Amino acid sequence: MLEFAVLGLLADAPMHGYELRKRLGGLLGGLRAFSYGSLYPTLRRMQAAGWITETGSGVAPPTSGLRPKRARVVYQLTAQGKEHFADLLADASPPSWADDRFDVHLAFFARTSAEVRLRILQGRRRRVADRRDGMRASLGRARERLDRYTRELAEHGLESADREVRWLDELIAGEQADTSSEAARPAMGPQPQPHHP
Amino acid sequence: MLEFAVLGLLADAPMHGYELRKRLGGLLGGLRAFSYGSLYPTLRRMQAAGWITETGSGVAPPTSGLRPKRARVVYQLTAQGKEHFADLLADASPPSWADDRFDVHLAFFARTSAEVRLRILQGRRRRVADRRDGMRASLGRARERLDRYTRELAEHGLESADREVRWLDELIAGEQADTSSEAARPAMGPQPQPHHP
DNA sequence: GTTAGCATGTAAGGAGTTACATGATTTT
DNA sequence: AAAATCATGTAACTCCTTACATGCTAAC
Repeated sequence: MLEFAVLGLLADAPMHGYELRKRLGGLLGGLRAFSYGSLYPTLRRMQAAGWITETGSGVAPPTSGLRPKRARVVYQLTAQGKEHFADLLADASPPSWADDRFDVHLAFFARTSAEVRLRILQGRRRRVADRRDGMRASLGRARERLDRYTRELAEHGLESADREVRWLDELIAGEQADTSSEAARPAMGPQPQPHHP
Repeated sequence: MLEFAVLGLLADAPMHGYELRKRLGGLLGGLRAFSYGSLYPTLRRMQAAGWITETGSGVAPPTSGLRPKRARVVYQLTAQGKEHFADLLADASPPSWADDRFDVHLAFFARTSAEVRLRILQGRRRRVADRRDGMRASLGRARERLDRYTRELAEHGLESADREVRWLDELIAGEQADTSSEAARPAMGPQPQPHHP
């Protein structure tokens, strides 16, 4: 998780730890901020694994000509690191459909092949739809026995799952529209998602 | 988390581990299923802490008069356990607003005091609204620079947060309606939530 | 010159998972 | 008698957090 995200950020540009943490927390749009207590050890492990190296070429410690005892450490991807990142990007196996993993995958979708994108979206859709169906079923069975709060919780959960499925359907439709125009399939618009009802 | 949920389930009725796991996963309406690898050690810890005891009074191992070597172990709350559960129910401090904790709290809201319910809902609302505002701000700043997928992720996250806030507002309004009718406040309907804009 | 923010790190521990191992009971 | 499901448990591990400790740089 953290590793994957770090690889993706360093694939854009070399960076030091503090900067990585800020980007993880803030902009990426939904990814949470990891603590330094997990970030720095992770950077160590990744360096030991040969995926990243320290580099002197980063931005120098601002102003002051003096070399500080403890300068910031800028990391960049190695060739192996790039390869490993590419492998992770190409992975469309069930673990990529898990909540956290999926978000990271999506954040790096621009660098993911169209084929893998589609498979991840479909896998994710299946998973969320299954959960939704399970929720719907158990709500249907138990609705009367549930107190107001438990029912509210269950209904809100169900609705969220439902919304996510519809959102995924839109993304999938978008992918298929792109693919069919790229692959020049004669005259087929975006096909409707085969709902397994 | 697990401890809290187990206490709540055992407060209803004595149960053995397998049963606990089923209830956690299925019905409760949004709570996830924990693995046995965490459930059984947790039961041990709780027993050592004096919150639960094994009991012979549970349902006997079905059919067969013979005492099996390895019978199922039915647990029930001790007096200390009940007290501890009550303490947890009454806790409305920030940690209760975290995603997982909040769900468990809500599932046991029927046994929570009206005052604590309101404080937890308001705390949760503040937390989610803050996250939403942060998302909205960084989306506003960066929307143009974001690729399609990152933007979709961010927008879906924002919308989910927004929906949760509105849901919480409804729950809060419901609480206040109850309170004001119970406390017989002269003629005030459910007051609108003081949006901190 | 002190506070705030930038920057890096370690140690201990929390809260769970997976994989494995075993055995009892019920159903087919 | 085989397969499914009920039932309990352990060992090793993953992944992250909190709390602490340190020091540099910029701003007030």
